[in-house]
Amino acid sequence: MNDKDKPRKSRRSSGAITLRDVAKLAGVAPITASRAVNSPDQVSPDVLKKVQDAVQRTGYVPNRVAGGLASSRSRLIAAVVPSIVVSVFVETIETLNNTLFEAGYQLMLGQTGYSPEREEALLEAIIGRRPDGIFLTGIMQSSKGRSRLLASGIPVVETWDLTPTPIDMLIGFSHSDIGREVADFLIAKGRRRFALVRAGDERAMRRAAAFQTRVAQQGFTGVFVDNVGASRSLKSGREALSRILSQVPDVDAIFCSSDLLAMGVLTEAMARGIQVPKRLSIVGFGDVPYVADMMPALTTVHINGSGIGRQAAGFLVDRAEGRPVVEPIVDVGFAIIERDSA
Amino acid sequence: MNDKDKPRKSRRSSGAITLRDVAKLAGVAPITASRAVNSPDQVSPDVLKKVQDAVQRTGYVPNRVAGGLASSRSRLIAAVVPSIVVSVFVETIETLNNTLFEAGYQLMLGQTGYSPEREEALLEAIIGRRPDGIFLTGIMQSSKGRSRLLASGIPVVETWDLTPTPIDMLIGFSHSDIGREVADFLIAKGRRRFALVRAGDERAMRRAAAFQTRVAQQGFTGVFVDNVGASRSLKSGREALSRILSQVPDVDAIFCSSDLLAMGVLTEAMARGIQVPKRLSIVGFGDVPYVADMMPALTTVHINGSGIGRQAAGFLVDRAEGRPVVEPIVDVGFAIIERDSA
DNA sequence: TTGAAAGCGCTAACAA
DNA sequence: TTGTTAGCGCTTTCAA
Repeated sequence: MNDKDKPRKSRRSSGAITLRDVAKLAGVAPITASRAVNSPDQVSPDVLKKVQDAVQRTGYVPNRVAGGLASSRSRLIAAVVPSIVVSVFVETIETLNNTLFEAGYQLMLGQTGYSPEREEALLEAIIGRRPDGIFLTGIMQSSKGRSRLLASGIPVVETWDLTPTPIDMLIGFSHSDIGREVADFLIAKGRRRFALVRAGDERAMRRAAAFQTRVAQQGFTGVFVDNVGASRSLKSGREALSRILSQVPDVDAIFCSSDLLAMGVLTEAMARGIQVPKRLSIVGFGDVPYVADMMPALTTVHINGSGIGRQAAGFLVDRAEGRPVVEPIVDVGFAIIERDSA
Repeated sequence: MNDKDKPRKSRRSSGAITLRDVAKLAGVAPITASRAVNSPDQVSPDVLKKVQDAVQRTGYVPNRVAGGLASSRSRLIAAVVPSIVVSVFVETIETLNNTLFEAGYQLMLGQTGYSPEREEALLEAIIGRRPDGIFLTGIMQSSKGRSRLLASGIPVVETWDLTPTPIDMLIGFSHSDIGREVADFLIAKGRRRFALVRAGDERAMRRAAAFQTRVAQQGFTGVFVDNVGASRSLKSGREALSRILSQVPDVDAIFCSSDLLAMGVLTEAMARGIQVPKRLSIVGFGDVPYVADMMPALTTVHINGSGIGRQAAGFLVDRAEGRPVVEPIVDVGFAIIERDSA
């Protein structure tokens, strides 16, 4: 036994069991142990058994970061979300995460808090990790961000929106169409005096703008817009209705930029004895699970968040494993779900 | 210029800009470039500028996985959560993630879906990534899991519960105390006929058991328990109340294992014209943001989820950076928030 | 089927 | 302050 076979631990070693240790114990070369662990059918049954025994005995857990560096495949996917407390994104992330996990990938989660500066820092941190794919909530607006992403060569899927110029793949729906169709829906219900309660993000503004345009096109009075900014709580919804009522006492339809805001408006309406939907129609956005079973049940815009997550995971994994994605741009649409509140 | 200075790209290279490229452009050694990037004050202003220019010109983004391998510090923290659609955990994860990000760490998210098999697979995947720390929701029950974690040497913080034998660090509260105190609270309100609506997870069962014990101790009739299993929706809450009413028509107090279930019970009560809290008291668990502003506002058990996330992030970062955590076991307690529903 | 050699891109350790 | 050397733990490449 010569010197280099001695179990001399360099001062730098992390001390954990490595493939080397396993290989030595099994009496094979490291690369053979690697094959036994990663592609068992490339190895003789005899070797396989010896290696598996060694793994068992040592409690060896492969170091995926070393593997990732060597193979330039991290099996890591990054997701960028504005916030997970904004419940409309939660189902998407949950399904994305679960689908990825089943395919052997881990999810790295980053939140921008709707802040461009944070988004930029996040992007840098993400690219530095060399994930095999990046999931983006929304379209990357900043051109700096777009070019970084492009330069990184990492597969990207933008979601929750549509654009003629995606960075790479795209799974979304049209926010303008939603605004327009909700306006039509409410007009068809005989409503005449409209208001919007919306958060300050770009997509909510786009839905709102399309709604206003449509209402104007159809010849109705201007739409009162209440902007709650960053406070997307039920409470802001309640306060918003108070403000609206003081400005537009005869309001008879309100479209909110989220279900939670809609719940707030609904709650305040009930507190004031305003009958919903008789005197006031309320429409939400997102179709978060519980709004279907509330009383009254909320009329809202349904987005298949879970479907977006699943599909995005599929796209990203396909690309990570070298399979082309044949239709990388998909419009998943939306549906106005008519319940009791409108 | 000799051979090894030529920009010969090996067949294996990922093709991206590396520190080598930057160093060459700046006319310094790679390690000097590394220092300029990572600890700018260890380097002369002149070198710093040259390197920064080179970084700018090339669009270099450091490869953190290579860095992590070399330094055995991944700057990655893993979090294990039952599910993020279970809203009570969302705030914790959000705060954990944000706090970590500010300290320069990324979060890897894993969901067990309350399944032990998945938890085991997840643990393996996580340890393989060699994160600098692991955040666990709840106590690691499986002894196999515990020993794996212990063997990995990775700092661990268990949360949302208390145990005399934590793996490492612990930030939690007593579920038995909650069950007991809610029982006392309801008894003090003059309630006499109790029911529980609970999900099938271990912590909910512990709260329920303590509640039952206390009620029995105080000499009241047995508590009717409705187990909704894995369906934690508002709808299950509604259905639970229907079942309870058919078994215990004179029920006057219900403690639910989550706010969402409580909202369901509340909704069903309103649908049936049962006056809350006059005829029926309802108590939730979690104090999810919006329940304070509902009508009636929900009486519930407040947990400082955000605080747990922040504190856990602090512990994990301290340990990752070699700072000892002086009081690594903390009971954050809870508070019964009395609102309108009880 | 198995193995030796040579990296992946970075940083620790030591030296100048 | 800067550089040289030698890895981190794995996998690709090429050869046997």
